[in-house]
Amino acid sequence: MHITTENSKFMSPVAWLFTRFDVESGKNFRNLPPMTHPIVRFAPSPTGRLHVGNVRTALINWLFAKGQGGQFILRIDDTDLERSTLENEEAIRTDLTWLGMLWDSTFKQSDRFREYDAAADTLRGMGLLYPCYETAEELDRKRKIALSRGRPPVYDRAALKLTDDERAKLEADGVRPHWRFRLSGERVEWTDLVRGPQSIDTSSLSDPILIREDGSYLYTLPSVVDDIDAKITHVVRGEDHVTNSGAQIEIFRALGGVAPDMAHLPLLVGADGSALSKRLGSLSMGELREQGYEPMSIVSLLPKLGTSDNVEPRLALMDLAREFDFGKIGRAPARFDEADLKALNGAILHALPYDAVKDRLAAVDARAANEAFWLAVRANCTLLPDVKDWAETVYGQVAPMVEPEDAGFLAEAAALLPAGAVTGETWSAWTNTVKDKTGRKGRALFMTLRKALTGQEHGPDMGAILPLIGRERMLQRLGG
RNA sequence: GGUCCCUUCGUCUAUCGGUUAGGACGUCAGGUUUUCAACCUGAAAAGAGGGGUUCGACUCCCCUAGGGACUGCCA
Repeated sequence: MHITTENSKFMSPVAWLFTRFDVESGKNFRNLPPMTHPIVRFAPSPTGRLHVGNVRTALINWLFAKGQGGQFILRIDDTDLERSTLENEEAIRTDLTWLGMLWDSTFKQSDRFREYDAAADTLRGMGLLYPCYETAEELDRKRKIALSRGRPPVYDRAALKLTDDERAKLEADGVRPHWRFRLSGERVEWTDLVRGPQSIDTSSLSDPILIREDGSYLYTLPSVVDDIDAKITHVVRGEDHVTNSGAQIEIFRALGGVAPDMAHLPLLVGADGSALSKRLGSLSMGELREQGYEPMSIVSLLPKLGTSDNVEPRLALMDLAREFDFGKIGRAPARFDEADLKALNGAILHALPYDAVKDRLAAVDARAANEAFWLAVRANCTLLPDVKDWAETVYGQVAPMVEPEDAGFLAEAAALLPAGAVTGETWSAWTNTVKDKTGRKGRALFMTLRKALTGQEHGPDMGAILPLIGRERMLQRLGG
């Protein structure tokens, strides 16, 4: 009993150090004076459209950099020439622009192969990049065998044991090598801006392949070379990259650079808690735009997921930038639910002034492009294209909802419609008169009229839309 | 198989051993609109399970369960 007591007292401070350090550092970061001009990069590969997961990462990069007066660089990771397309690249730029994330500079990795070649030569010169001749199938088989024996599937470095003669023979036989970076086998440590102290044991990792058999680069080396050349100060990416960071930090050091600060964000999961697939199956910006979502609702939601900030409508990216802090990001997977996005979109729409939507309104439906109409119906819209339905309700043909027993009442109401122009006052003046003359009141009065006049049980304030509907259409609808 | 991370209202989270466990979204109710929606107010709603340590544990330790990531000639 004494021993356990002693033990726990001894363990406690150590445990505290490890489990609390991230929290502590989060607080420290919060209290640190603004760092001077961070330079960050968002590096999508143009093998598909941007989706919510990507965009969240982009946003967090952007908000962090801009909140500190820094720079946001857009880097197109198109080293995989097979799967990269110009069309996707264009779509990425369109999406970012649509969301308001303008970049300070941009470049493509496919324009920088000379730099990567130079870096590869440097590493070869240091003996840190070595040729391997196994086929992909061979490696796959080795991995499976290791796994089935309960061994970690780590590359055995067989190629390192090859003699010069053996290599020469393989080359003579026309076997082209792929090239691996030789890991140190030591632990790589860094303090992650969201995860706290990190330690990766590189001896438990396979030496990463940097150059494919066909001579093309995998993303690992180009990414490091670019980060050094672009003077990136902070690498902010998904936590699916933490082990990569172990290897990449060693490459940074080998190339004479200092590794940037790292921040690895918890990944997004779907509403049901399942993983949002990396490239497929998750919502693309293209889809969201087509559905009519406001960029500001996407931008207001995504960077707040998994943080301690409440999700609220924001009108400008810079407002979000001022609120951003790595210390607010939790470490559990963040949940993305389209229903939340929809609700937020509605809230943003409800407060949007006419000038902000004028042009888009006209694009959706020419009849919707007038201020009185927008102010009357916006509270009933979740997505902007909803105005199309309301325009139809107000200006188009509607099928009045009339119960047979109400026909007489509606005819009477029609006869009582005040003379002159239909104004904002008409609805209350008219319904008062109808109430006095017919004795109907409450729901029986108002809902009956609403259903006849709009063909629906729900809708915008009647007083506001009546002038838009106008006398002629009103009489027509009341007459059945 | 191994390594790493996570688990508080339905959801996102606050809580640095002592709190009526707080907020926001959603839900529900009331108010307002002499109707619905919008809007306003209010309410319900939580520490995965089991062991420790401690006068006291959501908080520290261990185990179990569950979830996520990585372990690619993808990024």
